Amino acid sequence: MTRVRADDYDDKARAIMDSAGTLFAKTGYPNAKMQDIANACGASKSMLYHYFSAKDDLLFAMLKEHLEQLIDDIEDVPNVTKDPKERFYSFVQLYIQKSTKSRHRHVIAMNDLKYLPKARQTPLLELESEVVRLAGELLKGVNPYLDEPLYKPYTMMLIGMLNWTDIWYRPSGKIKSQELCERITRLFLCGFLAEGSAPAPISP
Amino acid sequence: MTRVRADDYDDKARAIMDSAGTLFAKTGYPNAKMQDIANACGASKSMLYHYFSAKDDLLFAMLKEHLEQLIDDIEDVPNVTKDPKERFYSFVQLYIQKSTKSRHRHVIAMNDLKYLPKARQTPLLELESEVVRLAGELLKGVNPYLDEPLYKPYTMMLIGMLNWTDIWYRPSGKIKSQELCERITRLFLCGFLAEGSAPAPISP
DNA sequence: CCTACCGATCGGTAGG
DNA sequence: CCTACCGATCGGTAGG
Repeated sequence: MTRVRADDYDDKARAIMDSAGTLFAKTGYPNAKMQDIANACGASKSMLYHYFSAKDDLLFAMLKEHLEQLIDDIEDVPNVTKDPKERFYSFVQLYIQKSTKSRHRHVIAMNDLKYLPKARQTPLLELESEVVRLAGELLKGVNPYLDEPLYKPYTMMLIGMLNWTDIWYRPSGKIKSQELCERITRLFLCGFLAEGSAPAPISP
Repeated sequence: MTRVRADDYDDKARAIMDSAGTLFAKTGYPNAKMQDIANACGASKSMLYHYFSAKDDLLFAMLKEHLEQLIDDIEDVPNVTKDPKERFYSFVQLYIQKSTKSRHRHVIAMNDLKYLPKARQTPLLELESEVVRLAGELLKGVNPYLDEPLYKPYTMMLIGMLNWTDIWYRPSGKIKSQELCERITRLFLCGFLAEGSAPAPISP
Protein backbone atom coordinates (compact mmCIF):
# COMPACT_ATOMS: atom_id res chain seq x y z
CA MET A 1 0.00 0.00 0.00
CA THR A 2 1.50 3.25 -1.05
CA ARG A 3 0.83 6.20 1.11
CA VAL A 4 -1.54 8.61 -0.52
CA ARG A 5 -1.64 12.34 -0.34
CA ALA A 6 -3.93 13.62 2.41
CA ASP A 7 -7.54 14.00 1.27
CA ASP A 8 -7.55 17.67 2.03
CA TYR A 9 -4.22 18.38 0.34
CA ASP A 10 -5.75 20.42 -2.45
CA ASP A 11 -8.00 22.29 -0.04
CA LYS A 12 -5.03 23.32 2.05
CA ALA A 13 -3.03 24.34 -1.01
CA ARG A 14 -5.97 26.51 -2.06
CA ALA A 15 -6.24 28.04 1.40
CA ILE A 16 -2.57 28.96 1.25
CA MET A 17 -2.99 30.50 -2.20
CA ASP A 18 -5.90 32.54 -0.89
CA SER A 19 -4.00 33.92 2.09
CA ALA A 20 -0.93 34.55 -0.02
CA GLY A 21 -3.06 36.21 -2.69
CA THR A 22 -4.45 38.72 -0.23
CA LEU A 23 -0.94 39.52 0.94
CA PHE A 24 0.60 39.75 -2.54
CA ALA A 25 -2.20 42.04 -3.71
CA LYS A 26 -1.75 44.34 -0.75
CA THR A 27 2.03 44.54 -0.42
CA GLY A 28 3.33 43.25 -3.73
CA TYR A 29 5.10 39.92 -4.19
CA PRO A 30 8.63 40.99 -3.17
CA ASN A 31 7.40 42.61 0.04
CA ALA A 32 5.50 39.55 1.18
CA LYS A 33 7.82 37.34 3.20
CA MET A 34 7.26 33.61 3.46
CA GLN A 35 6.98 34.08 7.22
CA ASP A 36 4.21 36.65 6.70
CA ILE A 37 2.31 34.23 4.51
CA ALA A 38 2.71 31.49 7.11
CA ASN A 39 1.39 33.81 9.81
CA ALA A 40 -1.56 34.79 7.62
CA CYS A 41 -2.36 31.10 7.16
CA GLY A 42 -1.95 30.33 10.85
CA ALA A 43 0.72 27.86 9.82
CA SER A 44 4.46 27.42 9.98
CA LYS A 45 6.88 28.33 7.26
CA SER A 46 7.82 24.68 6.92
CA MET A 47 4.22 23.77 6.26
CA LEU A 48 4.18 26.23 3.37
CA TYR A 49 7.20 24.55 1.86
CA HIS A 50 5.39 21.24 2.07
CA TYR A 51 2.79 22.52 -0.37
CA PHE A 52 4.93 24.83 -2.48
CA SER A 53 8.61 24.10 -2.76
CA ALA A 54 9.47 27.73 -3.53
CA LYS A 55 7.92 31.15 -3.29
CA ASP A 56 7.89 31.35 -7.08
CA ASP A 57 5.89 28.11 -7.28
CA LEU A 58 3.22 29.63 -5.10
CA LEU A 59 2.92 32.70 -7.30
CA PHE A 60 2.99 30.64 -10.48
CA ALA A 61 0.29 28.20 -9.33
CA MET A 62 -1.93 31.04 -8.20
CA LEU A 63 -1.72 32.96 -11.48
CA LYS A 64 -2.05 29.86 -13.64
CA GLU A 65 -5.24 28.83 -11.85
CA HIS A 66 -6.60 32.37 -12.08
CA LEU A 67 -5.95 32.84 -15.79
CA GLU A 68 -7.24 29.39 -16.73
CA GLN A 69 -10.41 30.05 -14.77
CA LEU A 70 -10.84 33.45 -16.46
CA ILE A 71 -10.39 31.90 -19.91
CA ASP A 72 -12.92 29.17 -19.11
CA ASP A 73 -15.40 31.83 -18.05
CA ILE A 74 -14.86 33.90 -21.19
CA GLU A 75 -15.14 30.83 -23.41
CA ASP A 76 -18.48 30.10 -21.77
CA VAL A 77 -19.93 33.51 -22.70
CA PRO A 78 -21.15 32.42 -26.17
CA ASN A 79 -23.23 29.70 -24.49
CA VAL A 80 -25.12 32.28 -22.45
CA THR A 81 -26.56 34.27 -25.34
CA LYS A 82 -26.31 34.66 -29.11
CA ASP A 83 -26.68 38.44 -29.16
CA PRO A 84 -23.23 40.04 -29.60
CA LYS A 85 -24.07 43.02 -27.39
CA GLU A 86 -25.31 40.77 -24.60
CA ARG A 87 -22.15 38.72 -24.97
CA PHE A 88 -20.16 41.91 -24.58
CA TYR A 89 -22.12 42.80 -21.47
CA SER A 90 -21.47 39.33 -20.02
CA PHE A 91 -17.77 39.81 -20.62
CA VAL A 92 -17.80 43.12 -18.76
CA GLN A 93 -19.64 41.41 -15.91
CA LEU A 94 -16.92 38.78 -15.68
CA TYR A 95 -14.37 41.50 -15.04
CA ILE A 96 -16.40 43.67 -12.69
CA GLN A 97 -18.46 41.22 -10.67
CA LYS A 98 -15.53 39.22 -9.44
CA SER A 99 -15.00 37.63 -6.07
CA THR A 100 -12.48 39.25 -3.74
CA LYS A 101 -10.15 36.35 -4.40
CA SER A 102 -10.38 36.79 -8.13
CA ARG A 103 -9.85 40.55 -7.85
CA HIS A 104 -6.71 40.02 -5.81
CA ARG A 105 -5.30 37.57 -8.31
CA HIS A 106 -6.05 39.89 -11.15
CA VAL A 107 -4.05 42.66 -9.51
CA ILE A 108 -1.18 40.23 -8.90
CA ALA A 109 -1.24 39.06 -12.51
CA MET A 110 -0.89 42.68 -13.61
CA ASN A 111 1.82 43.77 -11.16
CA ASP A 112 3.90 40.79 -10.13
CA LEU A 113 4.39 38.59 -13.18
CA LYS A 114 7.77 40.24 -13.70
CA TYR A 115 9.10 38.83 -10.44
CA LEU A 116 8.97 35.32 -11.87
CA PRO A 117 11.89 33.98 -13.90
CA LYS A 118 11.39 34.39 -17.66
CA ALA A 119 10.74 30.69 -18.22
CA ARG A 120 7.77 30.74 -15.86
CA GLN A 121 6.48 34.02 -17.21
CA THR A 122 6.09 32.64 -20.72
CA PRO A 123 3.19 30.21 -20.18
CA LEU A 124 1.34 32.85 -18.16
CA LEU A 125 1.90 35.51 -20.81
CA GLU A 126 0.44 33.07 -23.34
CA LEU A 127 -2.68 32.69 -21.20
CA GLU A 128 -2.95 36.48 -21.01
CA SER A 129 -2.69 36.70 -24.79
CA GLU A 130 -5.52 34.22 -25.03
CA VAL A 131 -7.69 36.48 -22.86
CA VAL A 132 -6.95 39.40 -25.17
CA ARG A 133 -7.67 37.26 -28.24
CA LEU A 134 -11.03 36.12 -26.89
CA ALA A 135 -11.97 39.69 -25.98
CA GLY A 136 -11.06 40.73 -29.52
CA GLU A 137 -13.39 38.05 -30.91
CA LEU A 138 -16.25 39.43 -28.86
CA LEU A 139 -15.56 42.93 -30.21
CA LYS A 140 -15.55 41.58 -33.76
CA GLY A 141 -18.97 40.09 -33.09
CA VAL A 142 -20.30 43.46 -32.00
CA ASN A 143 -18.83 45.47 -34.88
CA PRO A 144 -17.41 43.45 -37.78
CA TYR A 145 -16.81 46.47 -40.01
CA LEU A 146 -13.41 47.62 -38.77
CA ASP A 147 -10.06 47.06 -40.41
CA GLU A 148 -8.43 44.04 -38.82
CA PRO A 149 -5.51 45.86 -37.11
CA LEU A 150 -7.91 48.17 -35.29
CA TYR A 151 -9.41 45.47 -33.06
CA LYS A 152 -6.26 45.23 -30.95
CA PRO A 153 -6.27 48.89 -29.79
CA TYR A 154 -9.98 48.83 -29.05
CA THR A 155 -9.59 45.59 -27.13
CA MET A 156 -6.84 47.21 -25.10
CA MET A 157 -8.89 50.34 -24.45
CA LEU A 158 -11.61 48.10 -23.05
CA ILE A 159 -9.30 45.90 -21.00
CA GLY A 160 -7.52 48.95 -19.61
CA MET A 161 -10.82 50.39 -18.44
CA LEU A 162 -11.80 47.05 -16.89
CA ASN A 163 -8.45 46.29 -15.25
CA TRP A 164 -8.30 49.73 -13.67
CA THR A 165 -11.54 49.06 -11.79
CA ASP A 166 -9.49 46.73 -9.61
CA ILE A 167 -7.65 49.81 -8.38
CA TRP A 168 -10.48 52.20 -7.60
CA TYR A 169 -13.81 50.40 -7.54
CA ARG A 170 -15.22 49.03 -4.31
CA PRO A 171 -18.45 47.02 -4.69
CA SER A 172 -19.37 48.14 -1.19
CA GLY A 173 -19.56 51.77 -2.32
CA LYS A 174 -22.47 53.78 -3.68
CA ILE A 175 -22.38 52.48 -7.21
CA LYS A 176 -23.61 48.92 -7.49
CA SER A 177 -21.59 46.62 -9.69
CA GLN A 178 -24.53 46.11 -12.05
CA GLU A 179 -24.76 49.84 -12.63
CA LEU A 180 -21.03 50.04 -13.31
CA CYS A 181 -21.26 47.15 -15.80
CA GLU A 182 -24.08 48.90 -17.60
CA ARG A 183 -22.29 52.26 -17.71
CA ILE A 184 -19.05 50.76 -19.01
CA THR A 185 -20.95 48.75 -21.61
CA ARG A 186 -22.96 51.79 -22.78
CA LEU A 187 -19.90 54.05 -22.91
CA PHE A 188 -17.77 51.61 -24.85
CA LEU A 189 -20.39 50.31 -27.27
CA CYS A 190 -21.62 53.81 -28.13
CA GLY A 191 -18.19 54.89 -29.29
CA PHE A 192 -17.12 51.53 -30.70
CA LEU A 193 -20.23 51.04 -32.85
CA ALA A 194 -19.82 54.51 -34.31
CA GLU A 195 -16.47 53.48 -35.84
CA GLY A 196 -15.87 52.06 -39.31
CA SER A 197 -18.23 51.83 -42.22
CA ALA A 198 -21.24 50.01 -40.87
CA PRO A 199 -23.76 49.27 -43.62
CA ALA A 200 -27.01 47.71 -42.49
CA PRO A 201 -26.52 43.94 -42.53
CA ILE A 202 -28.52 42.20 -45.21
CA SER A 203 -30.83 39.56 -43.83
CA PRO A 204 -31.01 36.44 -46.02
CA MET B 1 34.08 82.46 -0.54
CA THR B 2 31.92 79.48 0.19
CA ARG B 3 32.26 76.52 -2.07
CA VAL B 4 29.14 75.89 -4.08
CA ARG B 5 27.60 72.74 -5.31
CA ALA B 6 28.95 71.70 -8.70
CA ASP B 7 27.21 73.46 -11.58
CA ASP B 8 26.08 70.23 -13.10
CA TYR B 9 24.82 68.70 -9.87
CA ASP B 10 21.17 68.87 -10.92
CA ASP B 11 21.98 67.58 -14.39
CA LYS B 12 23.73 64.55 -12.95
CA ALA B 13 20.91 63.90 -10.49
CA ARG B 14 18.51 63.99 -13.41
CA ALA B 15 20.68 61.62 -15.45
CA ILE B 16 20.63 59.16 -12.54
CA MET B 17 16.85 59.41 -12.25
CA ASP B 18 16.53 58.71 -15.97
CA SER B 19 18.71 55.60 -15.89
CA ALA B 20 17.04 54.37 -12.73
CA GLY B 21 13.60 55.07 -14.22
CA THR B 22 14.30 52.85 -17.21
CA LEU B 23 15.44 50.08 -14.90
CA PHE B 24 12.57 50.42 -12.42
CA ALA B 25 10.02 50.40 -15.25
CA LYS B 26 11.50 47.26 -16.77
CA THR B 27 12.25 45.16 -13.70
CA GLY B 28 10.26 46.76 -10.91
CA TYR B 29 11.75 48.72 -8.02
CA PRO B 30 12.66 45.78 -5.73
CA ASN B 31 14.42 43.93 -8.55
CA ALA B 32 16.60 46.88 -9.49
CA LYS B 33 19.76 46.79 -7.38
CA MET B 34 21.72 49.94 -6.60
CA GLN B 35 24.64 48.29 -8.35
CA ASP B 36 22.53 47.78 -11.48
CA ILE B 37 21.53 51.43 -11.44
CA ALA B 38 25.15 52.44 -11.01
CA ASN B 39 26.15 50.23 -13.95
CA ALA B 40 23.38 51.72 -16.08
CA CYS B 41 24.70 55.20 -15.22
CA GLY B 42 28.30 54.24 -15.93
CA ALA B 43 29.07 55.31 -12.38
CA SER B 44 29.98 53.80 -9.07
CA LYS B 45 27.52 52.94 -6.34
CA SER B 46 29.14 55.50 -4.04
CA MET B 47 28.49 58.18 -6.63
CA LEU B 48 24.78 57.28 -6.51
CA TYR B 49 24.76 57.78 -2.77
CA HIS B 50 26.29 61.16 -3.21
CA TYR B 51 23.19 62.29 -5.07
CA PHE B 52 20.55 60.20 -3.31
CA SER B 53 21.20 59.13 0.23
CA ALA B 54 18.97 56.10 -0.06
CA LYS B 55 17.26 54.02 -2.74
CA ASP B 56 13.89 55.24 -1.45
CA ASP B 57 14.95 58.85 -1.94
CA LEU B 58 15.69 58.14 -5.57
CA LEU B 59 12.25 56.62 -6.15
CA PHE B 60 10.53 59.38 -4.22
CA ALA B 61 12.31 62.22 -6.05
CA MET B 62 11.57 60.63 -9.40
CA LEU B 63 7.86 60.18 -8.75
CA LYS B 64 7.46 63.60 -7.14
CA GLU B 65 9.03 65.30 -10.14
CA HIS B 66 6.92 63.25 -12.53
CA LEU B 67 3.60 63.91 -10.82
CA GLU B 68 4.28 67.62 -10.34
CA GLN B 69 5.19 67.92 -14.00
CA LEU B 70 2.03 66.05 -15.00
CA ILE B 71 -0.12 68.32 -12.83
CA ASP B 72 1.55 71.42 -14.29
CA ASP B 73 0.83 70.15 -17.76
CA ILE B 74 -2.81 69.39 -16.96
CA GLU B 75 -3.26 72.77 -15.31
CA ASP B 76 -1.95 74.37 -18.47
CA VAL B 77 -4.61 72.73 -20.65
CA PRO B 78 -7.24 75.47 -20.07
CA ASN B 79 -4.75 78.01 -21.45
CA VAL B 80 -4.52 76.14 -24.74
CA THR B 81 -8.17 76.34 -25.71
CA LYS B 82 -11.57 77.31 -24.32
CA ASP B 83 -13.51 74.54 -26.03
CA PRO B 84 -14.19 71.74 -23.50
CA LYS B 85 -13.88 68.98 -26.10
CA GLU B 86 -10.55 70.33 -27.29
CA ARG B 87 -9.41 70.54 -23.69
CA PHE B 88 -10.37 66.91 -23.30
CA TYR B 89 -8.39 66.02 -26.41
CA SER B 90 -5.36 67.89 -25.07
CA PHE B 91 -5.60 65.92 -21.85
CA VAL B 92 -5.63 62.64 -23.76
CA GLN B 93 -2.60 63.84 -25.71
CA LEU B 94 -0.73 64.50 -22.47
CA TYR B 95 -1.16 60.87 -21.53
CA ILE B 96 -0.49 59.27 -24.90
CA GLN B 97 2.13 61.48 -26.49
CA LYS B 98 4.58 61.19 -23.64
CA SER B 99 8.32 60.96 -23.80
CA THR B 100 9.89 57.60 -23.06
CA LYS B 101 11.06 59.00 -19.75
CA SER B 102 7.60 60.12 -18.79
CA ARG B 103 6.10 56.79 -19.82
CA HIS B 104 8.56 54.94 -17.66
CA ARG B 105 7.81 57.11 -14.65
CA HIS B 106 4.12 56.67 -15.14
CA VAL B 107 4.47 52.90 -15.01
CA ILE B 108 6.59 53.20 -11.88
CA ALA B 109 4.04 55.47 -10.20
CA MET B 110 1.38 52.83 -10.83
CA ASN B 111 3.36 49.77 -9.78
CA ASP B 112 6.00 50.74 -7.26
CA LEU B 113 4.54 53.36 -4.95
CA LYS B 114 3.80 50.60 -2.45
CA TYR B 115 7.49 49.90 -1.97
CA LEU B 116 7.95 53.26 -0.28
CA PRO B 117 7.32 53.64 3.44
CA LYS B 118 3.82 54.90 4.22
CA ALA B 119 5.04 58.38 5.19
CA ARG B 120 6.58 58.92 1.78
CA GLN B 121 3.61 57.43 -0.05
CA THR B 122 1.20 59.99 1.36
CA PRO B 123 2.42 63.13 -0.43
CA LEU B 124 2.61 61.21 -3.70
CA LEU B 125 -0.89 59.79 -3.28
CA GLU B 126 -2.08 63.36 -2.74
CA LEU B 127 -0.51 64.39 -6.03
CA GLU B 128 -2.23 61.45 -7.72
CA SER B 129 -5.56 62.55 -6.25
CA GLU B 130 -4.96 65.98 -7.70
CA VAL B 131 -4.49 64.44 -11.15
CA VAL B 132 -7.81 62.63 -10.79
CA ARG B 133 -9.52 65.81 -9.54
CA LEU B 134 -8.24 67.85 -12.49
CA ALA B 135 -9.34 65.17 -14.94
CA GLY B 136 -12.77 65.22 -13.30
CA GLU B 137 -12.97 68.98 -13.83
CA LEU B 138 -12.27 68.53 -17.52
CA LEU B 139 -15.05 65.94 -17.75
CA LYS B 140 -17.45 68.30 -16.00
CA GLY B 141 -16.61 70.92 -18.64
CA VAL B 142 -17.51 68.51 -21.40
CA ASN B 143 -20.77 67.28 -19.88
CA PRO B 144 -22.08 69.25 -16.88
CA TYR B 145 -25.40 67.39 -16.71
CA LEU B 146 -24.42 64.36 -14.65
CA ASP B 147 -25.10 63.75 -10.99
CA GLU B 148 -22.02 64.75 -9.01
CA PRO B 149 -21.04 61.25 -7.77
CA LEU B 150 -20.94 59.95 -11.34
CA TYR B 151 -17.90 61.95 -12.40
CA LYS B 152 -15.53 59.82 -10.35
CA PRO B 153 -16.34 56.52 -12.12
CA TYR B 154 -16.20 58.13 -15.55
CA THR B 155 -12.88 59.78 -14.69
CA MET B 156 -11.56 56.40 -13.63
CA MET B 157 -12.83 54.70 -16.79
CA LEU B 158 -10.88 57.27 -18.78
CA ILE B 159 -7.72 57.11 -16.70
CA GLY B 160 -7.78 53.33 -16.78
CA MET B 161 -7.94 53.38 -20.56
CA LEU B 162 -5.09 55.91 -20.71
CA ASN B 163 -2.86 54.26 -18.12
CA TRP B 164 -3.16 50.89 -19.82
CA THR B 165 -1.68 52.31 -23.02
CA ASP B 166 1.65 52.34 -21.16
CA ILE B 167 1.44 48.54 -21.16
CA TRP B 168 0.53 47.75 -24.74
CA TYR B 169 1.02 50.78 -26.96
CA ARG B 170 4.28 51.37 -28.82
CA PRO B 171 4.49 54.68 -30.70
CA SER B 172 6.84 52.95 -33.15
CA GLY B 173 4.05 50.60 -34.25
CA LYS B 174 1.47 50.93 -37.02
CA ILE B 175 -0.90 53.23 -35.21
CA LYS B 176 0.45 56.75 -34.87
CA SER B 177 -0.06 58.38 -31.50
CA GLN B 178 -2.23 61.09 -33.01
CA GLU B 179 -4.60 58.49 -34.39
CA LEU B 180 -4.77 56.76 -31.01
CA CYS B 181 -5.53 60.07 -29.27
CA GLU B 182 -8.34 60.71 -31.72
CA ARG B 183 -9.82 57.26 -31.38
CA ILE B 184 -9.75 57.33 -27.59
CA THR B 185 -11.27 60.81 -27.57
CA ARG B 186 -14.03 59.82 -30.00
CA LEU B 187 -14.82 56.60 -28.17
CA PHE B 188 -14.99 58.19 -24.76
CA LEU B 189 -16.80 61.39 -25.67
CA CYS B 190 -19.44 59.58 -27.73
CA GLY B 191 -20.49 57.46 -24.77
CA PHE B 192 -19.91 60.10 -22.13
CA LEU B 193 -21.94 62.82 -23.85
CA ALA B 194 -24.86 60.42 -24.27
CA GLU B 195 -25.19 60.16 -20.47
CA GLY B 196 -27.38 62.27 -18.22
CA SER B 197 -30.15 64.63 -19.10
CA ALA B 198 -28.53 66.97 -21.59
CA PRO B 199 -30.90 69.73 -22.61
CA ALA B 200 -29.64 71.94 -25.42
CA PRO B 201 -27.68 74.77 -23.79
CA ILE B 202 -29.38 78.12 -24.09
CA SER B 203 -27.23 80.71 -25.82
CA PRO B 204 -27.52 84.13 -24.29
C1' DC C 1 38.89 72.53 4.09
C1' DC C 2 35.55 71.45 0.69
C1' DT C 3 33.10 68.39 -2.69
C1' DA C 4 33.24 64.62 -5.76
C1' DC C 5 33.95 60.57 -6.16
C1' DC C 6 36.23 55.26 -5.77
C1' DG C 7 37.23 50.39 -3.98
C1' DA C 8 36.13 47.64 -0.38
C1' DT C 9 33.40 45.92 3.05
C1' DC C 10 29.99 45.64 7.00
C1' DG C 11 25.58 44.72 9.28
C1' DG C 12 21.28 43.00 8.71
C1' DT C 13 17.86 40.22 6.24
C1' DA C 14 15.38 36.69 3.71
C1' DG C 15 14.65 32.49 1.04
C1' DG C 16 15.17 27.97 1.64
C1' DC D 1 6.07 21.34 12.87
C1' DC D 2 9.91 24.12 15.16
C1' DT D 3 14.34 26.07 15.69
C1' DA D 4 18.61 26.69 14.09
C1' DC D 5 21.13 27.88 10.70
C1' DC D 6 23.31 28.16 5.72
C1' DG D 7 24.76 30.65 1.50
C1' DA D 8 23.69 34.48 -0.96
C1' DT D 9 22.36 38.99 -1.51
C1' DC D 10 21.95 43.92 -1.02
C1' DG D 11 21.35 48.62 0.86
C1' DG D 12 24.16 51.69 2.86
C1' DT D 13 28.88 53.34 4.87
C1' DA D 14 33.86 54.42 6.07
C1' DG D 15 38.60 55.64 4.89
C1' DG D 16 41.33 58.22 1.87
